[in-house]
Amino acid sequence: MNIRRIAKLVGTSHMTVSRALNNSPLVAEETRKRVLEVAESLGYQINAGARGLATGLTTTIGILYPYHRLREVESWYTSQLMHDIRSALWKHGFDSMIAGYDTADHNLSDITRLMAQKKVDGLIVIGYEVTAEALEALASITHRYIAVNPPRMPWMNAHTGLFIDQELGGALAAQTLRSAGRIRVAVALEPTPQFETRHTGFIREIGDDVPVFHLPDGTYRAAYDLAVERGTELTRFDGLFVGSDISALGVMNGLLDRGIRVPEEIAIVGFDDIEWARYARPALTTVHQPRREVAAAAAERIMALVQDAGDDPMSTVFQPRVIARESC
Amino acid sequence: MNIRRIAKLVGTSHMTVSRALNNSPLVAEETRKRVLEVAESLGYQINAGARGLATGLTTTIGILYPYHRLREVESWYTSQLMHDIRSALWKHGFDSMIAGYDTADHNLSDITRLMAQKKVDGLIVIGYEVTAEALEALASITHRYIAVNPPRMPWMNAHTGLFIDQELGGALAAQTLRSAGRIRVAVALEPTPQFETRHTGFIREIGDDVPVFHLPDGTYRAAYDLAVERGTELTRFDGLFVGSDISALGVMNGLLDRGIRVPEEIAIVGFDDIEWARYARPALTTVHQPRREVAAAAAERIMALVQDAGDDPMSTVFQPRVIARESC
DNA sequence: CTGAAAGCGCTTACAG
DNA sequence: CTGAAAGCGCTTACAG
Repeated sequence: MNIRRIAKLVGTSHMTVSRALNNSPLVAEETRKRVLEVAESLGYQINAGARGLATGLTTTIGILYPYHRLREVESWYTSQLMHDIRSALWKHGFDSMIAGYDTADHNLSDITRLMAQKKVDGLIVIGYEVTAEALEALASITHRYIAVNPPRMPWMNAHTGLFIDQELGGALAAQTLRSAGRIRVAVALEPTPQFETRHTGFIREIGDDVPVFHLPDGTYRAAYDLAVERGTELTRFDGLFVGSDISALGVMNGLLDRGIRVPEEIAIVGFDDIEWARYARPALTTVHQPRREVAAAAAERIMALVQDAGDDPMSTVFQPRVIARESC
Repeated sequence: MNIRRIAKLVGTSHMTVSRALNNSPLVAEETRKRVLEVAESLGYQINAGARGLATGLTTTIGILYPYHRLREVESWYTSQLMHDIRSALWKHGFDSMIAGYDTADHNLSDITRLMAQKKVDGLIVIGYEVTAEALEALASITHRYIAVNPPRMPWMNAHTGLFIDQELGGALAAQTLRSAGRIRVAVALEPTPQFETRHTGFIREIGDDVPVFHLPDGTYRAAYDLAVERGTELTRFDGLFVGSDISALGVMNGLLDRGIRVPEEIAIVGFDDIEWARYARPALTTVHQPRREVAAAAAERIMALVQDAGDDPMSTVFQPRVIARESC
């Protein structure tokens, strides 16, 4: 089924059909009506590849998230954020193509491929793992991309980014522990730059003589094991900032299973505000990242770039905020 | 950048370039080498739309999940399943396009659109909400689709499906409660057909005089509220089967917050085995749905269909199993 | 308001 | 082993 067949049935040319289908004003009202009727009755759908070849546009946006060596497990927060972005794009009439990227091996084809192959009109790159060289590679072939939650580095000035103020988040966590009267505090962090930034904010607020517990990775399991194995050590502190909710919940359960009470003996503050933070017992006090707002802004920004409106690099910073629950 | 430009640089025709790029044996080894060098140095990537227009193939698979009116919230189980399928497809070299579908309004364009527009080579339709008319509409335009976890209805014989035995799952839940010595049992269910099937298996095993608590929807909140509001009523029972983990965790927390002990006063069995079932306190005993296996099978099955191997409708049934933890 | 021509960047089929 | 022709299904640009 194609526009030539419809043209034949209606008794016009395929060009007129194309115009009618695209709501061009250059079609007689009656012609348009007949074309639409026939197209409808045949269940006609445009061939996206052909339209894309002619126009250069595909009506789909790529969403890239950090994966493979960067993170063994898809983060729950990222997963929810992607879902929100997908919904937002869908409201704009765009499909979403989702793929993982990995900047750990300096192979940048993950990042550029979907654009270079013209599979998508624009790209939303999610994650703190994005690098200067990755975005430069992207910039060399298109301006239709944005980074969501990238690191706040000088090189990001050359790109459009939607930031969440990670450092402020860390500082808020520190304030929360202090307001709860916690004096002897420590932090537990995963070994990635994003957590360094949260840590920086934390010690900026509370001083840099804060002991650090290093989590081997971002899994619940690793955090749980840490708490179980080093529980006694942890009880020397009365407050703990854990760099992500999933780890915070692991630590909390580990402590609980060792009979250490939260928050009575040790208060815990997490980061992200994933759905499960609220369902845990005690419910987790955490730093909320405004993912709905970020998702909506990401969709709108990429739409603007696809429509060639305002392609100057532009930064937007979102503020995290504390959600006080039971763990601190 | 296109193959004509590469051809000019190499001093050959674009056809030879095309062949070299596609590993055709009909190219002199030296010619191929030069083509590949030049392509590499220019960072050439094929135009997917053009290739798709010529071959009819896009190297992308669509994944459809139930959304909109069908489910207000993307289910955590479905979300993880999609992630697993995406990973499996990626290993086969395919991109994934993700979209929601809604069969509640009998508008089937959600289901057929991606295939009809030739945006994807094949479609994986996830969910118990899929209908006979939806799959028939799909079948009328392609045979490259499979349904994952559809209802086990006679009409599914006409389609390829990957099933999880929901009824068996319900029966296993009943057995688990009985083995734990629970006599006065009840069930709490969401108002969707999938839960009816689980219910059917449950009462087949344990008798049909089992009271039903109706959850208004599939959210944690609704389940939590039910437990809080009708906690006294619930304590008349010593065992409860809740149709999904998210609801089970809601009920459990609601009971806990009312001071009702789980499993001492009332044992709880959930369904799905989402990640958080294990992290809850008490950890949730639940019916595990083998999503990794299902995801791998889905990817392999759709690959076979895309390669036109074995296009006869075919059913595969996966068995759920009980994961005994603390709540029962 | 309508249509014939040319082109988007590939591949298939055929001729050499 | 190589290349010219034709075509995939659209749209843009131009002529009427």
